[in-house]
Amino acid sequence: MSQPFYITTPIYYVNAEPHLGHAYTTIVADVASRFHRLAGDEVRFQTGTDEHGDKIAQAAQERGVTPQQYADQISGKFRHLWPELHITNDKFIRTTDADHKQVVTSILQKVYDAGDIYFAKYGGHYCVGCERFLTEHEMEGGKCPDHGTVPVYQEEENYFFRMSNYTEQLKAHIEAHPDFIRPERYKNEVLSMLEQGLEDLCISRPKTRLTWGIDLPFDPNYVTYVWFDALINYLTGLGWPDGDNMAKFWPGAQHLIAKDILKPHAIFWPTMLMSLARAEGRPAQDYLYQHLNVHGYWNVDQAKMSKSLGNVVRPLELAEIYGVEAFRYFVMREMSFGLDSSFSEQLLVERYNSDLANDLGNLFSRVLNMLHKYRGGVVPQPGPEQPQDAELAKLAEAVLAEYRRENERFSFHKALASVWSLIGAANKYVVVSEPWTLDKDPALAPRLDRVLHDLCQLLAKVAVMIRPVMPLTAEKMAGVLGLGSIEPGMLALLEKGQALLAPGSQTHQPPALFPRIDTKKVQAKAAKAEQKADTKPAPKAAAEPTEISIEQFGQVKLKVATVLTAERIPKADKILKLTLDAGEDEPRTVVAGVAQHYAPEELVGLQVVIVANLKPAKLRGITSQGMVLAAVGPDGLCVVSPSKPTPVGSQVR
RNA sequence: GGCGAUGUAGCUCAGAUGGUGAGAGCAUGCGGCUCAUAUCCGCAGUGUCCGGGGUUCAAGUCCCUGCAUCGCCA
Repeated sequence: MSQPFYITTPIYYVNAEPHLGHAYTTIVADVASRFHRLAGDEVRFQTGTDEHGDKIAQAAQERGVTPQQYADQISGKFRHLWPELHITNDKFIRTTDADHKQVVTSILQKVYDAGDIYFAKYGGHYCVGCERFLTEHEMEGGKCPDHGTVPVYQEEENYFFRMSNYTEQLKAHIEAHPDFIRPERYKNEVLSMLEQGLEDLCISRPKTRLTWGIDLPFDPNYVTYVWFDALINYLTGLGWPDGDNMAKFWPGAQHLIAKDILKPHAIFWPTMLMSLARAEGRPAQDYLYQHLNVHGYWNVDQAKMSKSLGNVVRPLELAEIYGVEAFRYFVMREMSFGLDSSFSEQLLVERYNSDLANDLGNLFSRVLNMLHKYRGGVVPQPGPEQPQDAELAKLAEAVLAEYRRENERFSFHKALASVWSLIGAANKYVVVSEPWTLDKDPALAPRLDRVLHDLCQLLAKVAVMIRPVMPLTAEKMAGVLGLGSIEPGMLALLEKGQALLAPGSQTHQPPALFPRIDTKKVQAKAAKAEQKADTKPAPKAAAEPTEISIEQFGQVKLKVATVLTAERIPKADKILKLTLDAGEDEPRTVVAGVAQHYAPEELVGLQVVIVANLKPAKLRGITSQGMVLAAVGPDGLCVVSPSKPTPVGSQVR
């Protein structure tokens, strides 16, 4: 019996709604959980929400609700999303749960009693916007680089955790357990942080500044710093200190995180655990988790996300459009665990069509259709084995081994690639065996039996192996094959070489598992939607993010032009009528609002930058073909001009 | 500024300890089959293995240097 498997996701901070990143982490944890159940291991899978801290209190205040009400609301969104993505967590924990508060309090007291927490005064530059102290290095010209404000020098007394004391011990542990943090790149990153030495960790916030948190047991004037509070959830969820789950699951604990929270999980948390172990007089090994698994980011390609529907599609909406199964498959197959990946609808559809529809779906369909056509849907008694049968069986065995190995080390993409190599081999086996030819000669019936039998067994194996990623599809396949349900531990049966299907058993007509997506239709729809979008400019442009893409910028055609003439316009005291040479056949007429800052004669001969593709507009009866760029300073306008003489018509970019 | 990672076919990436003509999947082109969701199978490619230097009988693989991208730290 192998060790029980305990996997956690981070508890998600309830200052934002669930997005792709949250969904990915949780799907990975779910796949790992399902894999271990399939392998026959006992599994506990925990996720939840982190609900304390400044930002939550503030967001609640803005909405006129209490922090608890606000946290309840957002936490609920996470809780309800997971079943929709076929997530099978055993526990959903919240840092506002009563038992969690108690555990945090109790651990703080232990660590405090053991002397690892001390009280100290320190001063620093506090930025109100950032809600934190800035280091000297962070400030630029004495100002906060993010807010441009001068931080206030404040002195504050706080409690500190003696994290620095554990630097060497942690370093030694990581060196002795190279897969403590994986993939390796993150282990190296952590080691380099340790190399530079750790400081002690401030673990409190005075209530004068923040009240939304767990009180320090040894000083009611302070609440606990969110990380110290949050990390402990991994223990709370098991019923620390002496719940049954604690003894059973903690020894096999693995955490799963995105790379942005590496430091708290790879440094704060292990040192906290070492301190706790010391406080209880136990070896650190008793408390340190087994593995920290770190994954990368999804780069969402907004340009490619807007193709099908003409508006920006949120990644999670694609799960609704193309199905949760395909969505899960895509994220697990596409991302090399640990690295960043790009996410787009196009990539999703490509994976869907080639891997799911063409390879897997079609294999399933063709095999079962032949079985029904030639053998009434009954799994035949196999005839004698031939070399190509043995070869396929051997490959299946190798794939099974690789599948387990890669899943155990969180290389899910490789595990899936391996399964698909088997699917590819099966498709080839069909072509080489030519069942349709075998069927024509009654003397070849035993051969046909063999081929169909082996293909059915192979499909059963594939169904088992894809179950962690696509549970519904796997069950659908199993049902059609007459396998019934895929039970925990079934992977172990396969590894023992046990056949899953009994000759003589009846199968059912196959449905199309993954109907092919017609990309031409999608594109046509996209083109249409884009046209529509063009004629109807987005009304909420002002509310859009302040960043634009290079493509968006490229739509603005800027050119160098020389002012040929400039004249005042009667009854208009702000604008001048200019004619410009922009390197075109005809001079352009442009109206510029610079009359209060430039005399007409100052402008003649000057080189300026114009927006060349601006929609013409009538001002005071004059059609202006573009606009002249000018800097708007506190003391008036200043026309933008190239710093050296430049040929007219030159592009500005 | 310091440290580190990455840079291989149009795209996404594999390529222990240096050694037969540099690979896979997708996309592209051509051919074959017809059981199947116009699917499957085969063939064909193209690559200054980021640039420059060096070590070696031999380097994508080691060393130095430059560039680019990214990350961590300050």
